[in-house]
Amino acid sequence: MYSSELIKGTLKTIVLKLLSENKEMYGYEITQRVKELTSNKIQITEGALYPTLHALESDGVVTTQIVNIGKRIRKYYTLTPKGKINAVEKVNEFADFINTMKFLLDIKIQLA
Amino acid sequence: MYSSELIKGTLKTIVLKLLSENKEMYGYEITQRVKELTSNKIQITEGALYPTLHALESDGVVTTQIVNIGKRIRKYYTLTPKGKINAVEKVNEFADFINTMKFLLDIKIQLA
DNA sequence: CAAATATACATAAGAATATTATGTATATGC
DNA sequence: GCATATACATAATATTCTTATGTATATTTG
Repeated sequence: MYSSELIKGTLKTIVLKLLSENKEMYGYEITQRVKELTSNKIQITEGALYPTLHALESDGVVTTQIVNIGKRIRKYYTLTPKGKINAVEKVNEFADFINTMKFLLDIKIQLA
Repeated sequence: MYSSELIKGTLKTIVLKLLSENKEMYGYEITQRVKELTSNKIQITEGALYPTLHALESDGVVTTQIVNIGKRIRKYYTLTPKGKINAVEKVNEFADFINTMKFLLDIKIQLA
């Protein structure tokens, strides 16, 4: 687990990237996928995720579809065309940021 | 210039790294050095930097020394032993974080 | 089969960190 | 002389996250 301040500002980028690869995902699924993919190093809390998803929706970046699973509900999120563009931009910006920070912090590139 | 959310949480790491390389720096100098080193991509605002420096001081991570330059003052910051350890830890943590994010966002390593 | 854990949504209070604005003052370049 | 640069600082506001709380169903395990 990283110190919480590190992860700040990366949540939207992570969510958009996952949605750009999966077409539709629901909130809880996103938290679990990130946990899995990062070997528990990044754990998205629900208190952070749900408000972010709601903001993405009101910004027209994602649309939602509610599905009944037995007696429970799931809210699936899908990128809009605007969201797809946004996802690429965010990831590119982050990649650029990483390079800038690597240079600034004199971090060696890790091969293999 | 990156979107402001991206830079959040990296300020302390940047300051500690610069101080670990320069022995002593003053606030304004830090803002200019970062601007220079990142070709204007990261611009630390004074409203963010000064409170952070004060926090580092009250945490025992840095000590200060006020120097008169003509009629103006400069406040030089120096890492304490604790601060030196902290700087290494912060940079290492960020390096690890970068690798995790590269994997998560499927960002290719940029050689050269 | 009861209890604990996992799934699944949501919001609210509070903390942390940054932005923007403002304030003060000296120094330098045109 | 005026604009810009140097150099500190704080306050109001905004943003984003943590932690806590709430509701409810489903599954696993002792």
